[in-house]
Amino acid sequence: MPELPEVETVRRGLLPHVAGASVREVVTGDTKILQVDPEILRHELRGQQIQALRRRGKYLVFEMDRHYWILHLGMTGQLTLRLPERADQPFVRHPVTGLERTVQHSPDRHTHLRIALSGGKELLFRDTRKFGKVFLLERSTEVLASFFSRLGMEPFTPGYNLHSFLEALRNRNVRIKSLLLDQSFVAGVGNIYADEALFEARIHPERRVRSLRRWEKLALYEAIPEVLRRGIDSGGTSFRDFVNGDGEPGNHLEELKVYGRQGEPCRRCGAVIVKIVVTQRGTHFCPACQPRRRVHRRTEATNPEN
DNA sequence: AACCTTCCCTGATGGC
DNA sequence: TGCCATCAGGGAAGGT
Repeated sequence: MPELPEVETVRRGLLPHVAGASVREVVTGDTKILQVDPEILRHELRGQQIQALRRRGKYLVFEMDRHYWILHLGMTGQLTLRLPERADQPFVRHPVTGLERTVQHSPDRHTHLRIALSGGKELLFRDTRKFGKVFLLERSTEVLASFFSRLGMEPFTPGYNLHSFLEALRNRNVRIKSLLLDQSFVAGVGNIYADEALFEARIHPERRVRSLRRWEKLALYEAIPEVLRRGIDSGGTSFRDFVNGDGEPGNHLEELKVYGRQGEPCRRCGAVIVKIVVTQRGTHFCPACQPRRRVHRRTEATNPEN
């Protein structure tokens, strides 16, 4: 479940290796993930130079000479760099977490795209569940803008500001967890960081947008970039499949406050973290820190946190 | 507008 | 040991 921090981790890891490199050859495997004709992808990409590698929400955007080559990692997508001087290693399964650590693996039946670059390096796109997507767009500002037209605010950019945030909440009344998963609201937030942000802002995931107090909206506005930032700082969350461009897992799993911690004590108050289903998604929260209803005024008055 | 279901896909898991 | 059912989940699509 690569979300913004995981995709950003991949981007940062790959950037120094791929910037300026040219595509020597493109080999396609299972073409289900391709949103472009395989023949066109193979033919067009060859010879083009990678001028920049950017990110928008959960999308990776390779800026080529004549095209934007765009990837979405879906649920289990792994984009890794294979270096000629580094020997391939077998998959290693962590005995406790079950995490498949790949380091540098040789292409297998789940490797659906291989991009050989100048200098002998190779980009491998591996995706067991094939929810990933590969696009090829004409390099044009208008085409790119159109492609991302349904994406919402981008955290860490001027587009993410309090005014836009409050504006996007106006006239909505969905459960707040649903809205956080909606990429047209804030781009890049997925199931893990949605739960983490709501915990940070102390908001119950099933609260309706209209019921949120102004201070709660402010708290959420600040919590979103905060939890994303922490995720990036620790190299992403490896819950199952995530690995960075070097094939290594992230270190953020153990820092999560609620996601995947059902049955365990809240790190803030000690109450038991619970897991429910909201909008068909597993949702984790602390029932004490994130009460469904606002605590009684009298209780609030005696609570130093308020 | 909000919400639900279905689909895509594979590996892990649990029941028998 | 094996076989089947179930589940997870990002995102789009279609129905209520």
